[in-house]
Amino acid sequence: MPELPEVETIVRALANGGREGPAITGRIIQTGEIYWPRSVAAPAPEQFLARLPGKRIAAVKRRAKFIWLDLESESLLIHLRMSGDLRVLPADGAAPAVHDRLALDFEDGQRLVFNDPRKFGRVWLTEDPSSVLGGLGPEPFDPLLTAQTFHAMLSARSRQLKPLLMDQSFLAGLGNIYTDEALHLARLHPLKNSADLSITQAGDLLAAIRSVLEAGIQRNGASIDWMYRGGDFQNHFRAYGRTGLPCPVCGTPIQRMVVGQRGTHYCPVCQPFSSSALQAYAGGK
DNA sequence: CATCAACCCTGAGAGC
DNA sequence: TGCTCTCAGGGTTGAT
Repeated sequence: MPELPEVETIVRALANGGREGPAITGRIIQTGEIYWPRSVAAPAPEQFLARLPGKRIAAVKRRAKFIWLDLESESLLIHLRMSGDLRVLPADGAAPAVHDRLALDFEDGQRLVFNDPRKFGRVWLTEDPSSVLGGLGPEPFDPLLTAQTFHAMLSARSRQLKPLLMDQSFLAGLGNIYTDEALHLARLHPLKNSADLSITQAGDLLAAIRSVLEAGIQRNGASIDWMYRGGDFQNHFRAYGRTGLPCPVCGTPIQRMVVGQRGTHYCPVCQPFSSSALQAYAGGK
């Protein structure tokens, strides 16, 4: 499931080319094909297809978990959600593969294919990217984010850390996996109230977020369920998906609980939480 | 504002 | 072997 590191890995491959395929920067779109109309969020499929021909891909960028194709006069924004992937293939005239939802054919005979088994992914074509991206919080690597400003952000809310960190309007780019990893590295319990963090803890959390994201990017992301560019970060998880396995720090079995409708993995020793508060949480559900 | 549940989907894994 | 059932999960929407 692509989060910031997986999306960054795909964006770099599309921008620069690599083992997985050639770069698409500079290519000119000849036509588009839609195989699953609901994958196109906006505009309506007919307008979407009508506006593509002749557009040049000036740049491939990332904002949060969005892939951003800069078409000069407008932008093509792609969110992979759970199972989406993008591939550059030769346009050999073959029928679309299973789960192909959208394709762009370039003038030079290459094509960009959007494949998405679970159909959660969405694509927007818009002259105003902020209409889609405007509600996003800051990038985790934004240099304006400091321990002080992050602490102020956390203090301004009063929410459980885990769902708050996954809230894209609060901070943009973390998903379930990297949130669990960051909280474990920062030694903070997923249920801890955001307003209760000290400046030191906020700084530690910000550093942990950046650390796990950097590690993920360095390893080309994690490959869970689907293979993403050979990423192998899944072999280096500290907590995520390790229920019952020893905590890499203290050896205590990792526990799993549901927080904000998401499976959440943590070490009960390294990430302490008052037992009374935990019981209140369990009783209140 | 915070929390919660339902929804959109399919493939994988468990149980029988 | 093959069927049915459950679950996972990002983000949106609506209710409390």
